Amino acid sequence: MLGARRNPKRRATRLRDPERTRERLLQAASREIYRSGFQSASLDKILASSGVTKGALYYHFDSKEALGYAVIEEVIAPDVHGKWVRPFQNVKDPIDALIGAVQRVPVRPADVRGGCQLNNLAQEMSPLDAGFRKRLAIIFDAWRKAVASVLREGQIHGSVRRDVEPADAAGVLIAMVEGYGSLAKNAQDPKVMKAGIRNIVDWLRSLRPPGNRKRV
Amino acid sequence: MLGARRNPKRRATRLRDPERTRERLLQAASREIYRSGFQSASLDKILASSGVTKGALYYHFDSKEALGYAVIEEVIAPDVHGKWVRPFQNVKDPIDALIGAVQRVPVRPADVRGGCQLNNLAQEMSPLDAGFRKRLAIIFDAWRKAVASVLREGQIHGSVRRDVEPADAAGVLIAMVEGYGSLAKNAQDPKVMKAGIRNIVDWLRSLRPPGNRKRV
DNA sequence: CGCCATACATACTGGTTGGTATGTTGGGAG
DNA sequence: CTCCCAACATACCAACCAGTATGTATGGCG
Repeated sequence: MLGARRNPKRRATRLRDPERTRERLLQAASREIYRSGFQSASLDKILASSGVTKGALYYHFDSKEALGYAVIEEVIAPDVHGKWVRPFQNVKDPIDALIGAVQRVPVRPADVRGGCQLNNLAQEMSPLDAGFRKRLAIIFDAWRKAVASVLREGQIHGSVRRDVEPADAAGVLIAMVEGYGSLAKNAQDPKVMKAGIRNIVDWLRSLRPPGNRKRV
Repeated sequence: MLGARRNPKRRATRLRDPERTRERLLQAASREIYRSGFQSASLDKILASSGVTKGALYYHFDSKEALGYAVIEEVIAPDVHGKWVRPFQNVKDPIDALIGAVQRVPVRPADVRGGCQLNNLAQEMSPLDAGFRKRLAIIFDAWRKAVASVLREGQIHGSVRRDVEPADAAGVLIAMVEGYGSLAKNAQDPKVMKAGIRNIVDWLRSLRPPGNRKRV
């Protein structure tokens, strides 16, 4: 709550901008955590990379843990929301929307090599820290619910097979996205991710009703 | 190569058994790495947990890295081989064999919470250390090849659909196993893994030729 | 019996870690 | 103009880290 400062008539301040300092810290922490994991991301490196001093960090955050929590809530959660929840609000063809989202998964070498921010942190911290686990689980839940919900809508409008269980299918989709992400990350090869995306898209197409298969 | 000692006529020695010391180190290292990841697994904890001293450790291994490599080659690789390669040699029904392997994925709370040793290490270390990456990639490759090979055999004998691309299907299987493992690990809930196994099994059944569907 | 390499055990080091204690500064309220 | 507190900056700390230097016991061989 320290950083949430009331600011009625704020003008462009250069120096001494606490919100900007906080944001720089979050971004630098996110980068370092992405690179080496939370436990191995040293505060000194985060500070060097952000150009912020230790005093400023501990003014804005109580601990390294608190900084990690903030990265989840203020960096990772909005990112996942923008990619896997917002795109499914008010769509005409759910399967097309899902295929679009899958095909928008980044396949640049740097992205493939680094893996998925959400999955990275979940794998590392879920068994070690309940605070991390709960915050990450909220994101996974929102993802799964958004996919299941758009599939259900598709079933109502006839563009998704009725024998598909939306919750199960959403689980399969997420498991495949994260699973292929893992394989591609280990192989350090964008081709693996591209092949995975093709397979996921094929599977998504199989969710359409038999008579309703669109042109491939 | 230090630990590979010629031992023509070895009798049961109690103390001073270098092979046993080495094995205790590998097991303790494997446990600690499983718990907190390689980077955060401290040598002091490994030593305390194994009852071995630092001198003994550095007699058997050149560095922490070398110890990690040995864990991959001598603990993880044989484990994966026993679960995902050996069971597919000389099988009658490939799909049954694959279903069996999937259903044998451990779902006890401790296993689900800890995740998959192979995937854990791959996620953490592949982008950071080529030595880890290569050794882990060898294991993933063997896994994929074993699955693809058994599927190809099934196609020859008519128990697997001809339109299935074995290499692709093997990738899908592994991605789903690892993906669901990740989701279950984050949820810290065996139910998630059990549901995943059911979905994977359903998908495996769909690989049978249409007329050849066994009794469910 | 004596020797000596193997297989350890113990004590220590320089560097890094997250965290703290204390000093400083800028800008808005009065 | 002045005071005060938010927003930092700097210096420091104990704990821990991987790794090393050096000492020592054992058991097989001659």
